Amino acid sequence: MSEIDDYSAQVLDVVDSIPAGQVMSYGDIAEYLGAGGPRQVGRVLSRYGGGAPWWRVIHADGTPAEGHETRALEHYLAEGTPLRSAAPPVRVNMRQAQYIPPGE
DNA sequence: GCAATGACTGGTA
DNA sequence: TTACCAGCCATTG
Repeated sequence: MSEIDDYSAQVLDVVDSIPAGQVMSYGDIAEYLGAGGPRQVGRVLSRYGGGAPWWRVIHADGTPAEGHETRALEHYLAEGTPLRSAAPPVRVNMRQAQYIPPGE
């Protein structure tokens, strides 16, 4: 079975700590961890996102992962995430939905 | 070791 | 608002 790196584990831990109805951008997570960059966070989700609420991690623009907009939209509607656009291009209202974890 | 790639970001047009 | 460009950082061939 596959083991994951500490960095990946940290990313998944932060993503898993995001409450329903809120989201974080790739860059925010990378900045919060203080390591790597948004591309590395996205890479972790593409690899291990299957076991974490990846739909709560979106671009700084408020758009979900490309190719998964519909899948993410289903979760947003179910969790009551503040959407700025309920139709494609799907956009989340970052102003309200952006989750800031404790510790800043 | 270098070049290309990727679930990214910010700025400018 | 959308489109294009340059920058950033780790992985992969």
